[in-house]
Amino acid sequence: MTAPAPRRSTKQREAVREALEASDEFVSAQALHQAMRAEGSTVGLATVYRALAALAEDGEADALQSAGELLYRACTKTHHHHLICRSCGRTVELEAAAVERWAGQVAAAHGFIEPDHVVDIFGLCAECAAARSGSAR
Amino acid sequence: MTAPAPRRSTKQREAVREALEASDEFVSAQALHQAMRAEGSTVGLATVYRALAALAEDGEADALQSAGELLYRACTKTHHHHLICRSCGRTVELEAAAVERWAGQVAAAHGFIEPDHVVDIFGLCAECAAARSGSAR
DNA sequence: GCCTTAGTGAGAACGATTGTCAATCTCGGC
DNA sequence: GCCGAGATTGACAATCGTTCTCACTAAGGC
Ligand SMILES: [Mn+2]
Ligand SMILES: [Mn+2]
Ligand SMILES: [Zn+2]
Ligand SMILES: [Zn+2]
Repeated sequence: MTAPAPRRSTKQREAVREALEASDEFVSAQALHQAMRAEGSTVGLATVYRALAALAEDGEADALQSAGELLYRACTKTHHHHLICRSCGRTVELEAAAVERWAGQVAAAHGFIEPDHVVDIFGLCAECAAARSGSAR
Repeated sequence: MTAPAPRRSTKQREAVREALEASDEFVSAQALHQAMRAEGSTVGLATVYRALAALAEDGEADALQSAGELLYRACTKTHHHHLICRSCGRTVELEAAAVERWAGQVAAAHGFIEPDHVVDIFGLCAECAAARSGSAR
C-alpha cells in the first residue's frame, strides 16, 4: 500500500531528535532551530522542519497546532493526551481509557468509521499561576 | 476588566453571519468569501476575516484549526464538542458531561488552574464511507 | 572505493492571515 | 432629519510560518 519509505540516518536528524528530547515542552521548528544554532549546530532550518515532520510521522514525536504554529514534543510512543501550561508550555502526558472508549462509541453511534480524536487540556500550571498572582496588578 | 467592546451592526457582518449559518460544515474564511462573492456580494476578504473573528469572539461561531487553516462554523452557544467527517466536513455537535468532568479533575489533580480543553473526533461519515468502498480500487 | 540516490542548506516561493489607511458608514446627540 | 466622532470597510501591502527548488553532500549496499 504505502511504500515503507527508506530513511537514512544522518547526523542532522539525530541532532534534531536529541535537541527535541532535551526539551520537556512543545516547541516550534523555529525555536528548536535557534536553540540548536545557539549550541553551535549548523543545521539548516528546512532540515529541522523535515526532521520534525519525519519524527512525527514515525510516531517518535507528537505534534499539535497552537496559536497558528506547529509545535512538536518527544513523547511516549503509546497513545496518550496532554495537559499543557499555556504560559510556560510545561506538559503532562495523560492516559484516559474512558475517553478513548467514549470517542469510539460516539463515532460508531453516528455511523462514522476510522475515528481519530484530538483531546488536549490547556491551563496554567501551579508555578505560572503563583508567578502571576505574585506580580499581578 | 475587558472593555465591553462596542460593536456596530453592519450589513457586511450580517451577510457573513448569514453565509456562515447557511453552511452546516466548518469553512475557511477564504471559502466563505468566495461563496459570498459567487452570490453577488462585494464584501472584502479582510472583512470576512474580521467578521468571523468577531463572531467567534462573541461565541456565535466555533473555530478550529485543521490542516493549517482556521475553520469556522455557526454553532449552538452552549459548550459542546464535535464529530467531524474528514472527507465532506459534515459535523455533529456533541455533549459530553463526563469528559468535561474528567478534564476539570485531571487539571486540578496536577495543580493547573483555568483549564480549557480541545476535544474533537474526526472520522468518515457513513455516506463518505459508502462512497469510498463503492469506488475503491 | 564506487555508485545510486536520499538528505542537506541557502534562498526563493507560497499561502493564509494581518496590518495600513483613506473613504465610508453607524448611531447617539442635537 | 442633520452632525460629528469614531468604528468599519476594502484594496493592497506586509508578515510570517512553512514548503519548494536545486546544486551539492554523504549514507550505505555492493
Ligand atoms: Mn505526547
Ligand atoms: Mn460547534
Ligand atoms: Zn506553566
Ligand atoms: Zn462525510
